[in-house]
Amino acid sequence: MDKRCERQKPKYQALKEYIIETIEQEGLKTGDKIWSENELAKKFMVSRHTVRQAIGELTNEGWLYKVHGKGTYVGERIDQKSSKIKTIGVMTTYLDDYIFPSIILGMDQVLSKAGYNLVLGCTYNHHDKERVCLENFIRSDIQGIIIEPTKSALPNPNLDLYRQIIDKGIPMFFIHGCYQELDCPYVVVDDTKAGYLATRYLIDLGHKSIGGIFKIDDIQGHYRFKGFQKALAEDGISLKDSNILWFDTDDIGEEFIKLDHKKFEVLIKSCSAIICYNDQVALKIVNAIKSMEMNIPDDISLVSFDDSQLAVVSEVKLTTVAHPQKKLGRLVAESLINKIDGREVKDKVKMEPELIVRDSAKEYE
Amino acid sequence: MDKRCERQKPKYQALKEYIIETIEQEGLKTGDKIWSENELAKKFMVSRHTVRQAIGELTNEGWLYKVHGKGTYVGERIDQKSSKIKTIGVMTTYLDDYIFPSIILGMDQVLSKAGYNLVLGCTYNHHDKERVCLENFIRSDIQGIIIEPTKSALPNPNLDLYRQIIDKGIPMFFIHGCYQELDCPYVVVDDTKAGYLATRYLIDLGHKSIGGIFKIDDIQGHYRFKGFQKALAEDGISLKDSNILWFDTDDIGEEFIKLDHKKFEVLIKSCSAIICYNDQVALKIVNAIKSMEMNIPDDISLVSFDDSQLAVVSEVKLTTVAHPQKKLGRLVAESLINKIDGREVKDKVKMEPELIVRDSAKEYE
DNA sequence: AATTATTTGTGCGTATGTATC
DNA sequence: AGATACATACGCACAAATAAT
Repeated sequence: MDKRCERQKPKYQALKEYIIETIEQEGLKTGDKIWSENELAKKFMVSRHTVRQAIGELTNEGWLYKVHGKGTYVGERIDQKSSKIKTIGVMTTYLDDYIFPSIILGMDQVLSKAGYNLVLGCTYNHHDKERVCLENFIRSDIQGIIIEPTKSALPNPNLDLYRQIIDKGIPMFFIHGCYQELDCPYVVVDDTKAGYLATRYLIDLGHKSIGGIFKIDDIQGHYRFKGFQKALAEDGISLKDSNILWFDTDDIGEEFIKLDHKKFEVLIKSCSAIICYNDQVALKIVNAIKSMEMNIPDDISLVSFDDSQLAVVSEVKLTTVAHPQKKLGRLVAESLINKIDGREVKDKVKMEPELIVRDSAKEYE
Repeated sequence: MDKRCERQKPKYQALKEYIIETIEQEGLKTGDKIWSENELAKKFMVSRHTVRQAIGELTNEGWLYKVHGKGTYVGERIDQKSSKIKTIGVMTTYLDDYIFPSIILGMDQVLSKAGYNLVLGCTYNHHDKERVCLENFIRSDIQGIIIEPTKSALPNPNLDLYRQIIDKGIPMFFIHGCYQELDCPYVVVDDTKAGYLATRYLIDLGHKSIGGIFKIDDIQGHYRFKGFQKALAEDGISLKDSNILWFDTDDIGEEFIKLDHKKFEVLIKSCSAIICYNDQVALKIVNAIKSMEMNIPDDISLVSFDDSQLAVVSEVKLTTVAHPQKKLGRLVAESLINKIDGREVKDKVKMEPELIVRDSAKEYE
């Protein structure tokens, strides 16, 4: 009975293809009626059952829809793949503080122009929160990821998830720093150079006794410290342990940083200038020094990092090493998009920091 | 032939339900074999055709898969809905500026705890960007939306998209204000009261000639102005047109606000106190007045709105009417989640503003 | 290596039910 | 009320894949 001598396609399959072709060639639109089952059966000399099988599958695939008693119609042929929104996941340590809004803004400018959505995740610099974010990203259907690492100077307990992302082939860029155990593309500021610039500036102003306050659990803190050391070493200035204060994430309160008061007082008394991990820290130091009835920059000079909004709004305008912020956000977003589209990109980018001279540091008399 | 006397379910439908029940009750797992078509047909006294229809649909729905020549098996029953990441879309006018990071932070705290992703969109207070964001949200698979309206005091050209969202049944909350043409749930600050509080405070300090700088294309500007008027009227203080300056989005530059210089000078000279639309404006006014070699609050008192970070960091600590920021973000996120989960929620919430007294306003002598 | 039984896949014919116009 | 269209249901025949004999 079956005349498919030479491994012909099944009849219903051929019919499906014919119907799809017709829809596309005739340019039939959503809601247009197609032939009835009986018409098709007669036309193709097949049974109505066969027609129903073809139409049934097309209905399931979204090409057609049927209305009982009326007929069969062309369905919404939304090209699901191409119309699907592309999404980039962005995970940072903080959201509201500081320079992050600007960085995210820069990313948004690029991503939204390129038709991407931006999914935000925030870790508050805690590993458990980081884990939740990563799990979300993995479960979501996203095209690329931008990560600002959490406690980047410490061993990371979420490397399994990062590896999973890499294995899945999802492009991922880091900013500010990268976990040493991973070999991922990144866009960072040259923090060692930034530390060097800040310190060199103070040395050139004549300061000989320079203290520093650095963050111990972020890799940026380590690099800035490294640049600080380098500049001192160049001029043969010895580095006293008591001139360095380290703090970590948990020391940051709403209004202050928990620093060992005695150590801080020693620092203040023995140094004519202090390098502060960032503008936020610098401002807290400004307040602390002010409450000790001393004055900046007359009694103590400060240089900080980031050039955030805080730096210019404050009472004492801060001399600070600028973070590119928006520019960095844009750059990393562009790099990621290029990577997604298969274009060649620089995998490791270091951006140049720049010293912005304002009022918080002056010559040592 | 058909014995469905009392509108029974179709046989294939009953069979489908039976198969699903069996899978669930027997705890059959992926890969377990079920009965053959013929077995089922005999068992239920139906034709094989009917069995095939039932199994065919279940296959399409992912319950089963078939292997030619071997049999029919239980498929991967990934509970697609529950395993899928839930997402909330958030659209604001700005990202980096000002109080928005705090608001978004508040939302993130609630949403991430409830297992939601947060998709960000930013309009830069322009309608065309707003349109793109809304289109993205509509095309994405989103469970709920939070909107800060763009140019909320002007007629909105994107109402068609908003209506589309409402028709789709996607829960949507507004913050700060809502388009008058839409009847949507919202969480706002009582801006009229905020305007009133600020003005009353100045009046109580003895000021009689009070000016105001307001934003004309955001509804918040209108409401704050309204409260301003109300307080003046209560004390029978007449309102001179020349004491009011209006600006709009396009007047905001990186470092300044374009204000008519002559009008501004008139304002400064004829008023002993000024109500500023927000802290950002206030700081620009502070700088302008400083450059005119005048002093705040000695020569002119300022009261502004929002109590942003700027208010406390600046040289002159601003007296300002506080915006709840994080709290508002949390509240609207909680409301939205409750709505999504079908719980009852307050549809229109007005939060109470609170005057924070600092140093930018003093008694009129 | 060939056969056979089982199972799903393709295809036809027929009849009746039910929604729409 | 009748024509048309899709929906449900039964029956049969043969093809093709699989597994066991």
